[in-house]
Amino acid sequence: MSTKLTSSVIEAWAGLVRTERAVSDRIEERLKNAGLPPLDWYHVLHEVDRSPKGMMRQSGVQSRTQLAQYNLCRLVDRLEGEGLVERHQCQVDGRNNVVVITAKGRALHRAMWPVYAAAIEEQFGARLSPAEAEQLAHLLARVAPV
Amino acid sequence: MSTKLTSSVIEAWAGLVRTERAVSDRIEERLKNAGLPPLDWYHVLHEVDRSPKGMMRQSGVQSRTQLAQYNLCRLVDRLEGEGLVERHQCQVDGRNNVVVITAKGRALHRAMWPVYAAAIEEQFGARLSPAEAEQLAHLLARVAPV
DNA sequence: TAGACACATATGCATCTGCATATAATGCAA
DNA sequence: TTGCATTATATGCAGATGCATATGTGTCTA
Repeated sequence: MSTKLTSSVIEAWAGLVRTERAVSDRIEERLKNAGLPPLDWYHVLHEVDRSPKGMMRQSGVQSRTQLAQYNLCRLVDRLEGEGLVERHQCQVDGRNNVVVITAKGRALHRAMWPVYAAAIEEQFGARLSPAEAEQLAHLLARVAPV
Repeated sequence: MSTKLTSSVIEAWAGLVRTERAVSDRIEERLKNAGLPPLDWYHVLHEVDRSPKGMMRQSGVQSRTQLAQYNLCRLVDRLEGEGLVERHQCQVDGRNNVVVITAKGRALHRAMWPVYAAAIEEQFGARLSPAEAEQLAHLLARVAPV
């Protein structure tokens, strides 16, 4: 079982989980209070909106958002139901869906960002100096599994 | 709306979310492959087991684990159903439940740790030098909302 | 001591998630 | 071309979660 697991690693991991949950919860709360949908909706809209022509293969959205396949599938169902995106079958490879953002989707994306941004700053950024933020970003970029 | 939100803060936040999700997912996978229950079960057992006499008020478990009240309530239902903990009404204040770990609960707690520990090391610790782990633990301790 | 409030826990219901598997299009080998 | 593995997406069902609110207990105050 030879664990080389040190206490700093355990503390770092525990801190990571705790911070992510606490900050995420508060961000979700802000969104809800502003009458906006959950963060996952934002992340999907964000990926599609920022990609060329506002369209992206569904599998691409999946790998960018790290959502489970069946989970993203049903989230796109909901977004489609709200008229925020459209699903088109890919001409080149009939297996793929292309998710296309609508004007309404772009509008929601734009409306969510200020609330999201303010919540990140308030719950997270404000607790870090610029140097610390950079250090943290750098460390996490190194540790993130590809 | 004056956001002072810098791009390092955004990167740090995105990295935090990505890392937490990816590593958690892989840890859950290891537990499942080992025929063990999800991480939340571990965290509850851990808090109760390590507290004096292996008992803790349910509200205490809640604040330690950061689980939602109704969520913890039903998780304790499940743990109780599996004979891993017992619920007793508190003698002093009838509103409180006291969650008491059973021998079976302790055994499961002990059985889960090696798998959990190995997964943390493999998915997380191994990607960090000792100095980086310490730095990360320190940064996250500062940023974690109380 | 009655009434109002606060606190800890529980629960009905709708929604969401995870799992296994289905459907459907593609590619590749014989 | 047929047959089989591969890739992308969807879905039935069981279980978990979020929300609002219920239940039961304690505390404080007039």
